[in-house]
Amino acid sequence: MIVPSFSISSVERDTGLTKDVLRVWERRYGFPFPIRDANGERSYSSDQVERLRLIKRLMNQGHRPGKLIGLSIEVLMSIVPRSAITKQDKNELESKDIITLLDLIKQHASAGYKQAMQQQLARLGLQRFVQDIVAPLTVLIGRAWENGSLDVFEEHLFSEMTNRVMRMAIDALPDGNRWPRILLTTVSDEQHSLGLLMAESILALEGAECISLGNQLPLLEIGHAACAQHTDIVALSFSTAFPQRQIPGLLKELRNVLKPEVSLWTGGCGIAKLAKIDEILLLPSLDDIVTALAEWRVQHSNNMVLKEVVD
Amino acid sequence: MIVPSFSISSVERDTGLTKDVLRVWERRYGFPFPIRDANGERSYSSDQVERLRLIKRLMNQGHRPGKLIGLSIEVLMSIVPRSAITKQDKNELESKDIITLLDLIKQHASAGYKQAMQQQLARLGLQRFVQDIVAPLTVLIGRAWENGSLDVFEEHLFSEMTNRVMRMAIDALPDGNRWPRILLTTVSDEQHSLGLLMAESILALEGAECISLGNQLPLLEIGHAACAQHTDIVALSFSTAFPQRQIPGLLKELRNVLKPEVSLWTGGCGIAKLAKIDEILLLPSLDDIVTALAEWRVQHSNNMVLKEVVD
DNA sequence: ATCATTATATGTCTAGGACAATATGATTGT
DNA sequence: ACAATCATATTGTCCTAGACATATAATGAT
Repeated sequence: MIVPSFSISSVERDTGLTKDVLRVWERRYGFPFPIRDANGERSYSSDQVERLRLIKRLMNQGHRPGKLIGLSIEVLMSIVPRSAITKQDKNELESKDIITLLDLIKQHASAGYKQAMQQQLARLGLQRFVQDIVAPLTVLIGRAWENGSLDVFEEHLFSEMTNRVMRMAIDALPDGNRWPRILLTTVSDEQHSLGLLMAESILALEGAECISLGNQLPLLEIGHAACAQHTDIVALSFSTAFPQRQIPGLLKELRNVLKPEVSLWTGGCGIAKLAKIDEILLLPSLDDIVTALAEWRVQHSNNMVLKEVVD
Repeated sequence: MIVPSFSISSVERDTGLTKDVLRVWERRYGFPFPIRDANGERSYSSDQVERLRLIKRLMNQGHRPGKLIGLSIEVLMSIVPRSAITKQDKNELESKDIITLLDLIKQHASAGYKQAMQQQLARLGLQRFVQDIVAPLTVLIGRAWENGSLDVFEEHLFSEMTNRVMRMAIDALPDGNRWPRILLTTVSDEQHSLGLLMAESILALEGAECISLGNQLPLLEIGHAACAQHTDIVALSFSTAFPQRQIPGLLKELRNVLKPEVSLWTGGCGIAKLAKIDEILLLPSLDDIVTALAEWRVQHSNNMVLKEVVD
């Protein structure tokens, strides 16, 4: 039996902790303390990687590494409030449907989940489906992931299935004379695309023209795209999983890259605690999108008239 | 007017060149040579970032950095064979439809593109659509991107739109008694998901049960997922953009993580030049998938009978 | 109790060295 | 002239170890 061991880059890939962090932790805290291979390079055991992943998860919940490192896996596991979802969240939810859907995911019943979702969509219509089902469910899934009561792959499964249902619904919307042109994307390192799809649903329902460029578009490319596509608004989404501290700098950089007349909107759970930034609109909830769009239209109604005349 | 400047991490994000590479190039070749900010930290100009992106692109075409660095932007641009697509590739293509589609992308006519794709899908059926349209078009787009005749965001746009068309088609397939269970995903750092969707189309058409976990699943999670979902086969896709050298190590690592009875299949243009690896099936073309599946079924027909009896 | 200030914790940057893997070029044999 | 082998150059990634800015916690003052 071969004992699997991992190079520092593998660990970086699998844990999301940079090489710099892994080395400095080793220097400071003595953990992780990998053995060295024939070339003097670090070689991490599966156990260490597993422990690092646990630590990373707890850090996302607000714990600090200094307190976590040095604790055994058992102790770390006990910190995680595994049942925290059912306790507080169940009360907040008016509808049991969401719990049912979550359970389907946990049972890996992908076909059943898809069917249930499509049923909900048909029953509620896209707007209500997004606001009452997808959004709270996504939050719930996110929390479950933080808790460790949901595996990463289960979260991926959820994401993939939900993606399909929503995309189909968006595609079914009638096209027509849409305005304004909104470019939707996420920055590099932001994996989660559901927030973007939710935003797209809402915006498309409100009659905006959505140009979805998918995930992880490099900053400068966002600028290029906005220019080439003559977009009125660039909309970004940040999930809770995205490192908060990087966001302000990122947004300012992007603001500099974009033409001044292009509005920059950001949404997603990741920006909830963010301070205001000049010339950037923060839309923490889906409802804000609707009002923001209405306001934008009022402010730009002149141009619109002009545009229509030209047409 | 604020002159935008970029930190070393921004440049890493935007160019895909690691911090280590950026620093060692500066030491060795004297480029990029960023100015230093008040803290002595590197601060790159837009020009340098642009030049780095060009260099990166040329490197993907096989050029070596030592020869490229030191050349001015103008010289670099002249190296790029901008019209290479239309020259050689047009002849290879029996159908003009693909060129038409490519042109639609280049004109950013997303609505028209989507419509044209759906039309092709309806005309050819999913199998032929994937093999005759999507696959060659993807290759073409990839080459155009390497050439620089296509912006990154245009490639994203293509990817996003094509994604939607294919997903819809896959969802429309009837479910039923499917076998074997195949888990589809890509590893971290692999951005491209179209290859996976093409594979899923083919496999689903052949009656396999596809569990798509989307993009960028960490290695260990692939193992967890395979176990939890009782998958028979794990299928990965590598695009040409994925760093070739990392693939063998990655696959061996994954092979170690997976149970021996689970088959590991890999496909995509990224593995075309790869040497054989023990216990890992390489499927360079979409046709190989069909034969591989047939073979697998023959080899595992006993288990299947057993399974059906249990049911 | 609330706010301002200091101290600790933590991530990210820095420099420059080393080495393994890959690619190129030279030499030799057929 | 062409193919194969070996030497050399190129290039990415790892290494150590130090510094500092920023974020968080702890202290003290109002």
